[in-house]
Amino acid sequence: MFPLDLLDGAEESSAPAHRPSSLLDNLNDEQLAAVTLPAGHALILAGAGSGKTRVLTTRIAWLLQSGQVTPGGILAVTFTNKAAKEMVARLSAMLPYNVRGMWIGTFHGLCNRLLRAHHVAAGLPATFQILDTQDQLSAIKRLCKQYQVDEERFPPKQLGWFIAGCKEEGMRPKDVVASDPDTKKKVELYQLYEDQCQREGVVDFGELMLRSFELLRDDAALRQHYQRRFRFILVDEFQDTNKLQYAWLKQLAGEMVGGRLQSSSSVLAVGDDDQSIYAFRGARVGNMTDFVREFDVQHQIKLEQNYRSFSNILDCANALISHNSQRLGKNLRTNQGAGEPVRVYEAPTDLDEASWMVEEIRNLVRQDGVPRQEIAVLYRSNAQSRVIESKLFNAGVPYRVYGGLRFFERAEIKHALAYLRLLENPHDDTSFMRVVNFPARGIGARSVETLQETARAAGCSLSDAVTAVGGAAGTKLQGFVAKIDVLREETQGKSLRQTIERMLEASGLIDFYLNEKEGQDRIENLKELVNAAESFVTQEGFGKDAIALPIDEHSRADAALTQSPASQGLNPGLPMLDVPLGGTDAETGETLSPLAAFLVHAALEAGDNQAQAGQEAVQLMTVHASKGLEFDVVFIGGLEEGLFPHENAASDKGGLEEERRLMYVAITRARKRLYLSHSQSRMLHGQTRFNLPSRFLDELPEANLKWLTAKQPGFGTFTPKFGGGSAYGNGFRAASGTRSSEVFANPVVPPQKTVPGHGITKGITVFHAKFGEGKVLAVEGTGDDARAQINFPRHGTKWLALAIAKLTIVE
DNA sequence: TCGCAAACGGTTTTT
DNA sequence: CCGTTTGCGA
Repeated sequence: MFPLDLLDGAEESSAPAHRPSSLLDNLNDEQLAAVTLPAGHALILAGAGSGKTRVLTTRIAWLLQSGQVTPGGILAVTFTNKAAKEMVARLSAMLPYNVRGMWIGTFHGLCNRLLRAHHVAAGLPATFQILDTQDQLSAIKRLCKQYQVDEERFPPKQLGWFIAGCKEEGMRPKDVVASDPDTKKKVELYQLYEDQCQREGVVDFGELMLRSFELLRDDAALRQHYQRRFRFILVDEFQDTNKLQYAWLKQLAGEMVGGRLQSSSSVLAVGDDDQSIYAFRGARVGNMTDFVREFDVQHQIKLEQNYRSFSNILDCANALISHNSQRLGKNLRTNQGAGEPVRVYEAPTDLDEASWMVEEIRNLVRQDGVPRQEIAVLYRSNAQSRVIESKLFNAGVPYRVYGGLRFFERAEIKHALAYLRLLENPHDDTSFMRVVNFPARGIGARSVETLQETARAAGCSLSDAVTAVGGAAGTKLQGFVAKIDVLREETQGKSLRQTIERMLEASGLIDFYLNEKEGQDRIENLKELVNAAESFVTQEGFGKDAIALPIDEHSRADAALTQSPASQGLNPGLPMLDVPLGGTDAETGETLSPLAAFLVHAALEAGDNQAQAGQEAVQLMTVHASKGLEFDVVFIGGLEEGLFPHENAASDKGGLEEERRLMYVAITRARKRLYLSHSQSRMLHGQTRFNLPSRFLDELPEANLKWLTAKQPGFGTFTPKFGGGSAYGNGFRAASGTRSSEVFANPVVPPQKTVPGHGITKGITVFHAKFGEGKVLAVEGTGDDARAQINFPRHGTKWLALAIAKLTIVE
C-alpha cells in the first residue's frame, strides 16, 4: 500500500516502515470522513478543540501514503508561522520522509517564495527587502516630508492603514474610487508610496500578497504551471482570510468560468465561522459561503466533538454563540461529563478583581497543584493587564505577558538589521535613514534634508546622492557611505556570524550601548541576534551541512516540463525548481546569500511574542492572543459593558457579533475550570468608570454557573457580607474544600457624603430601569464623576454613575 | 544635538 | 493614568 517510490531520494529511507493503518486509528467518524475525503473541494467546519490540526496533517499524510499525490503536489497555507511550524513538525513525525518538497507556510511566506522564484516576472530585484509595519510607517513619513503633506490632515499612520486596506482588497491606486478630495489625495500618496517602494526595491506585507496575486493572474503559463503542480491545497483558519487571500487561492486552484471554478485540484478549507475575530483587519467570513458557491463544494463536514472542555464550559459557549444570527450553525459536544460549574465573581473595583484572581491562583497552585502555566488570565484589552500584573508581582507569583515588542521589532535589533540591509542593498533608503546618524555621527536633520533633496533631484537613492552634497555635511555623509562600503568589502565571503559581529563593531552600535546607562539589555539582545543568525544558518541548512533536497517524482516531472517548454506551453525558463529556502530564482537557480535569507527570515518572522520563557508562569494575554491555545484554568476578567463587548464595537450588530465570537473563543480556551469576573468600577484612562455587567453574562445558562458573589440574576436576594467568607456558599473551592481568601471581600467604601444637584443621598431608595428598587448606601464624586453605591435586593450592591444611570427617587 | 516638558492618544493584530 | 511622541529652549 505504501508507495515505495516516494522514498526515492529521501534521506530518511532507513526510517522504520510505517503501517498506514495506524494513521487513521483513533479518529472519530467526522474526523475520519474529513481525512479520507475523495478528491474535490471541501469545507470543514472545525469547532474549537475538535482536533482541526490533527485532521489537516493526517489528511496530508493519508493523501501521500495512499499514493494520491507526491509531496510536491501539496500546498498547505496558514496564517501564522507557529501554525505552519506545527504542521511541519507533526508531518515530520508522521511521515518517513522529508517534508520539504511540500509547500507549507504562511500566506506571506509562500508569496515571498513565489516572488523570489519569479522576481523578474514580478518586476522585482532579486534581493528585494521586506518592510514590516514599522518600516512602512517610516517610509510613509519620509514620503510625506518630501511632498510636504499636511500630516495633521493626513496622519502617516492612517495613510498606512489606507494603503494596507487597499492592498487587502486587491486594489492598486488606479482601482480606488475617489470621490472626495481627501480620498483623492490619499490615492495620490498611495501611488507615490508605490513608486518609492519600487525605486528602493522594497515591498511591504500587503505588497507580498498583492504582487504575487497579480503575478499569477497576469501570467497564464506560470499560473497554469502551479495549478498543475498543486493537486491538493489545504487552507487553515479559512474564516480569517481576506478578499485578496481568497482571490490568490482561486488563482492557484483553477480558472474561473462564469462565476464557477474550473479546477483539477482539490481545495480543503478548514475554518470556524464562530471563531472569526479578525474582521477589523480585513478578514471576510463571507469567504466561507463564497467558497461553497464558487468552488461548488460537494463535501461539508462539521467537527463538533470537542476534546478539550467539560460540558458546563461547552454549554456556556454554545448558549452564548447561539445569540449570533450570522452563523453556519454548529454545536460543540463532549463526552467528558459536566465538570465543575463556571464560576462568576463580581468585584467592587478592578483592584479587588485582580486581588481575587491572584488569591484564587495561589490557592490553585498551592492546594490543587495546578501548574502555573496551565492558568491563563484573559482580557479584552491590553490596558487591563496592568492591575493584574502588579497584584501578581506583589504576591510573588511568576507570570508571563504575551504581546508587546517581539525580538526583531526591538529598536536595537532594527538598527542592526538596517546596517545589514544596507550591505545587501545600499538603495534601501528606509534603512539608510534609520542609521545614517545612529549612533550619532554629527549628521543632523539639516544635512539629511539636503541629501534627500539632492537625491530627489537626481532621482537616485540617498546612498548614491552623497557625492553630490558639498561642504562638511557632504564629507560626513560620504564618510558614512564609505563605512558601509568598507564593511561590505570586509564581510565578503565571511560567515553570517562573522558578518554580524563585524557589523556590530564597525557600526559603533556596541560602543554606543556600552555607554548608555540602560544599554546592557540591548547589548544582550544584540548578542542574541548573533545566536539567532547562527541557529538560522544551522536550521536552514546553509553552510557545510546543507541538505540536498529529496527529488520526488513530481519534482522530476516539473523539471521535465521546464526542459521542454514548447511541448507543454510553458514560457521558456519558467521552471519549477524546488526552492528550499524560499529564495531561489527559478530561472537561474541562484539562491539568496545567507545574509539575505536571514533578513527575509527576520522580516517574515518577528520572533516570539512573549516574554522570556523558562520558569512555570501564569499566562496573561488578550483574548485575541489566546486563540488556538488551551489551559486547564482560565480567568476572563472585565466582563463589563463598554469593555467586553467593547464600546466601539457595541453600536453595530456586526461589531457586537464579533465581540460575542471573541467571548466564545475565550470561553472555549478552558479545559477544566473557568472563572468569569466583572467589576463595578474600573480605572480607565485616569478616570473611574462604573460599568454594568456584560450582557454576555446574561446570555449564559444559569444552570452551568456558580456565582461566587451573592448575586444570581433571578435567584438569590441576599446581599454579600463583606469582610466574611460565609456568604459565598459551600464548595467554593471544590477540590480542596477550602474557601477563597477574604482579600476580595472588602469593597472600597468611599467617604460618604451628599452630592448636590442629584437629589440622591445616602439612605434614600431609588429606582433603576434594569435593577429595580435599591437603597443608596453611599454617594461620592461630583459632576460627571458622581456615583452612588446602591444595594438592589435582586442584583446586589453596585456602583452606578449618576450621569449615566437613570435613577428615580422613590418616596 | 540633546534633554525635558507639554501634548497626545488609548480595542483587538499577524505577516 | 501612563507611555510615547513632539516641540521648544539652551
